[in-house]
Amino acid sequence: MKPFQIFNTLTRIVEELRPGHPPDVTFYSCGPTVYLPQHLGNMRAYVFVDTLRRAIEFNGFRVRHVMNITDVGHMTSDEDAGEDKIEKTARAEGKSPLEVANFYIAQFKADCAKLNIELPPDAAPLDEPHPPQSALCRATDNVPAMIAVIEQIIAHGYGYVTPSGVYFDVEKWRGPRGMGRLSRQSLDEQHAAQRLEHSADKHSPHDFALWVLNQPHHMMQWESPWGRGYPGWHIECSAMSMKYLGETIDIHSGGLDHIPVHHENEIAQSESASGHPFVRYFVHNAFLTGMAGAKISKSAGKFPVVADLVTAGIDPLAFRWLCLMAKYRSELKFDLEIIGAAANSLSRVCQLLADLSFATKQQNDSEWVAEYRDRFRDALNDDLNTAQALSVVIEMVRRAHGDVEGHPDRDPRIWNTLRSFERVIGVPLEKLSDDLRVDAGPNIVSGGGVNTPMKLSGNAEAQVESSSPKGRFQGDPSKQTADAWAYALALERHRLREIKKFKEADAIRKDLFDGGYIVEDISEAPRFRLKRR
RNA sequence: GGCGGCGUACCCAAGUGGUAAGGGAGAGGUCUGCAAAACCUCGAUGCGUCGGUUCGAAUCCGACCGCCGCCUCCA
Repeated sequence: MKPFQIFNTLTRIVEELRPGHPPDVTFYSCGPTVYLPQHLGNMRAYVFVDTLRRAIEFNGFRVRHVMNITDVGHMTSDEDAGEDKIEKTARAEGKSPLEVANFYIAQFKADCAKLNIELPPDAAPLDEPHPPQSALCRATDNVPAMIAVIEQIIAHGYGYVTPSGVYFDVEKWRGPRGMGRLSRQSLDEQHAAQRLEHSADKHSPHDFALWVLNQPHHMMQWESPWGRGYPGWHIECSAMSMKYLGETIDIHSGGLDHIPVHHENEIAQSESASGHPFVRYFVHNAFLTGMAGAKISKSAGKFPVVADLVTAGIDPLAFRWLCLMAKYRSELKFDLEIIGAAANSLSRVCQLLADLSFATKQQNDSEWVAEYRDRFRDALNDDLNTAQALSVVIEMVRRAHGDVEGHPDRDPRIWNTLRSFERVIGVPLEKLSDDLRVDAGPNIVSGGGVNTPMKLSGNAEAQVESSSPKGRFQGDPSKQTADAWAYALALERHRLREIKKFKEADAIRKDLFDGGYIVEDISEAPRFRLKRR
């Protein structure tokens, strides 16, 4: 059995995950800057983070997950000039920065929920948490921690104070642990000096702000040892990862675009402050790309968001399914046709599951399932190869279903394994398939979406039914009422068909369709299947 | 200019030295009053092009073509 392996940007090879203090894994993810809705490219990153966390947990580790929320300090230009992103939106919308941040945080959480992305709990007001703990933490709640880190950086000789702010001295941060370790690109190779304006206070154009001073029109300001001002963007990640997870963390994630600047700067800040290695494994996800393979980005102006999926009538979970169909390190193309294909794929799998007899969920898994369990884990542990893992899931479901419909040796007992897969891929297949299936009211016999009229109750489907638990009828009462209506009609249609009144039967089928139900006649037996559209 | 990535069937996408996963769409078949669903079968002798290494390459090397990203904010 393979151990969990992941590509480490620091070494550029796929390595076995060996956390510093097993079974704990400390995991810091760069989170959203809350000034606009997160687009689907952003959401792909969070699906990746969530799936990675689930996969690591699947391997028996206990993950301490911290995600930051940037609600101050992220400039529209990284040269510490420009405008604070949150304040820009605040001015545009006539709101306070806090209102803007709160609004988009709520939206971010709602979008994550639609994709079944589990976020860490909101940070508790703790100072130095011990042991490391999971947290969703806001930059503005952690300014004192940032100031403390900046003080350490200065004390160790890597920061200097000027009238316009406190800067990190990249020239001092040289050698094998210096700048360029992640990006493998020396500062000399970069042309920032020629292309960017920079403050005359900086010793080097590559120096970046730790704390910004004397920007009186900036709305968010804090007192500091150097005067009133606000933190630079990169410092929040250094400060919060250290505060919640310790000086050396196991995994740090982010988009590919963060490699050259943001993460490079984080390493410099964190290691110069603490004197210890910052991160064991850096992991970076590739982009979602648009029609011409071009990156979807906020600055491009127009970008799809979760709400657009809903508008298009696509279950947001289909987007998660799509993300899983590719490897996180590969660019993934996105347009309406592609997400539609993913939605079809997901919906077919769920329909197959809806057809599997309900009662089989109660049983132990069949022996043949073991092979799929191994293949699933191996795929997952091979640098999070979700594309292969998903194909294993689909093959298993198909086989179980094929056994039911086509073969005498039917054996659909896969539910325990399926649930363990679900916990990793984060798509609630069982729930989705339950939602599809129509269960008739308690007084009517039905069977796992394959409804069997009462007078045929001598067959195997109905026998299984007598032992089913009552719990399945809990849920939305209005839905149950509608289902009872649909079931009565379907039953009526079934009787009409038996006396060959096909015209009337077809009319009922159309009524049902218009009412949101699909009725299908099953060939092998005088039965029918009723499901929600 | 520097650094990096990609190019696999109609579309999306795994595979990175041993003879092309999976999904979507499509075609044929079985079944069926019809429809739908399901099941079966068929879809790249070939993985941008041209060379090279090798018993053997989509996978390694070289050249070329095309697309994209980063070095400005960005997942």
